[in-house]
Amino acid sequence: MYDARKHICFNVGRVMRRVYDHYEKRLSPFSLTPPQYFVFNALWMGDGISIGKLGERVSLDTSTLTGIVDRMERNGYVERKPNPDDRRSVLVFLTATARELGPRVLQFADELDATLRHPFSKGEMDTFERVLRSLAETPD
Amino acid sequence: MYDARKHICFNVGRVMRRVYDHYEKRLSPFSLTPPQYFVFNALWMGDGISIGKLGERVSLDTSTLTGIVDRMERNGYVERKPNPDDRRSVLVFLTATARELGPRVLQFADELDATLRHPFSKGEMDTFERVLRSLAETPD
DNA sequence: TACAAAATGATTGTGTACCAACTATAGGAG
DNA sequence: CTCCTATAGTTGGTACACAATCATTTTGTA
Repeated sequence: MYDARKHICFNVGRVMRRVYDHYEKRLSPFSLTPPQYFVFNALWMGDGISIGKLGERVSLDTSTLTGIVDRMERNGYVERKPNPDDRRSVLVFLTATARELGPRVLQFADELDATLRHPFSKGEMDTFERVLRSLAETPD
Repeated sequence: MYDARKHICFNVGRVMRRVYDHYEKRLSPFSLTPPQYFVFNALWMGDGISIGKLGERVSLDTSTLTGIVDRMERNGYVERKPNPDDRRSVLVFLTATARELGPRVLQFADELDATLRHPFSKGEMDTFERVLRSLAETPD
């Protein structure tokens, strides 16, 4: 009776930590954590965007991104530049180093994802992702 | 090309945050966060256990639990007592307050879980949970 | 029994995450 | 043009989460 370990909440949390850990260990040679890799990828799709816009792309709060962008800036992957059209805002760019490293990192991460998917059939994955997408819209 | 938003890792993270937030808002009248509720439930199944044992039950590191147990102790839900058989270890107990509150909290949380499951069919949930369980065993 | 090896829990450091509050700037109403 | 509100980003506070490290105790073994 009353077993929280059966809850979706508990299991999604547990899996998130395990999968993040899996990525973290394998991305560490690139000095990227999972959230930092998400930001890297988002900027690869188009950089020179504001922190707010970046937050929309990676589903994170701007206050969380301040720290992540700080650390990525310290590691030489991104740069903040003032927005000439709006002095409140900063634009985030990938550095030359990041551009050079990009294809290798992004390819490697795609392979990590493929490895995670490998044990499952297409049908299983479709269902899994449909439920996941739907849960992502859980109301406040 | 290279869209991390399609990765399992990204989506599990996003959903975990959304679902935790959902629980957090609704458990706040009880002054319990989601991880604290997991600990509460684990102790309800049998208290007077060590931090390490508690960690096994909720799949969390002892260093994480130190903080969680600290906060729950501050809120009067748990108590640390020395283990008479092993002076290295402390045993964690639910307080009388927690015992009195227990059924209401645990019943309420079970309803939160039922609400999350409600939109999906039994087949979808079975597949979803099978994949989740399997991902929880992702190797280091 | 003496002592090394293993187990346990606490501590420290790094990195998310979010909310609320704050600062600075921008944009709109009158 | 000026006040009023909205927006962008940072800061401070709280709470995870785990690795690495340390101190202490217990246990295994010679």
